[in-house]
Amino acid sequence: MNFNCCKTKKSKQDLKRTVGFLKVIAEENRLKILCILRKQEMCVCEIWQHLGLPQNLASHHLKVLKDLGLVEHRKESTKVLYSVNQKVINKYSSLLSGFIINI
Amino acid sequence: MNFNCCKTKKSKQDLKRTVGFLKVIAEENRLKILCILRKQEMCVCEIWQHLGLPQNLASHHLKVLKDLGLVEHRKESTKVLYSVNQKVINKYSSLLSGFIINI
DNA sequence: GTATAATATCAATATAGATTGATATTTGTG
DNA sequence: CACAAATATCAATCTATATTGATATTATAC
Repeated sequence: MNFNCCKTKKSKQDLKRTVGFLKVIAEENRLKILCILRKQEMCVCEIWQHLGLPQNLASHHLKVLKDLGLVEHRKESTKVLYSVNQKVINKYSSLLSGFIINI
Repeated sequence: MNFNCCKTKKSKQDLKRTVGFLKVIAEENRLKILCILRKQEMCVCEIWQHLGLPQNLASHHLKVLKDLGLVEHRKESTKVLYSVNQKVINKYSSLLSGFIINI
């Protein structure tokens, strides 16, 4: 029997990276942020107002998302505009599929 | 602008259910369990021995997975054999895709 | 340079959840 | 019925992380 998912070095690493991704998106506010950023680029003040979060909390969650590369940002005067990095999301998403979807 | 992901009653509910799913699978041991159960049905003692977990911890994680319907079990004398419920996993998986995958 | 708006950071606290140790339950065997 | 094997449950503890409040930073406008 070959338990590929937790024996080889590569599969162990993939599992850890997948869990890292899941922990980041397994939070209501962060999943909401990803969801609204899919529609359009947004500055932080739009995000926290839209979600009804305190500014610093929104900022914190954005940092968590950014640290994993799920979102990116650009500055425009005093505002910071965030957007999703769909490529990275797709990469993690297919990594996840490998663990939970049957071939 | 239509932020479907967090405005309508249905989308709010979908988001919560998706986060619930993610929280359950965003744990290394549980994702491993799902992974090895994909290959074959297994009793608890095989699972905890295979993963190097204390028996009660494996039992706990199995309960978390079972409470969401991701795994099911049947009894065979003193043993309890667990297996994945791929239908439920697929259902949650496609729910998740709706939030993170672009159409 | 001062004031203001937007954002980020940091320490402290609160909360959720993983892990452990002990014990209960269930089923089969002598 | 006593005993053992397999599993589940429960309370306690530990750990990770979400949240809050206060403050720092950055860019712009006056």
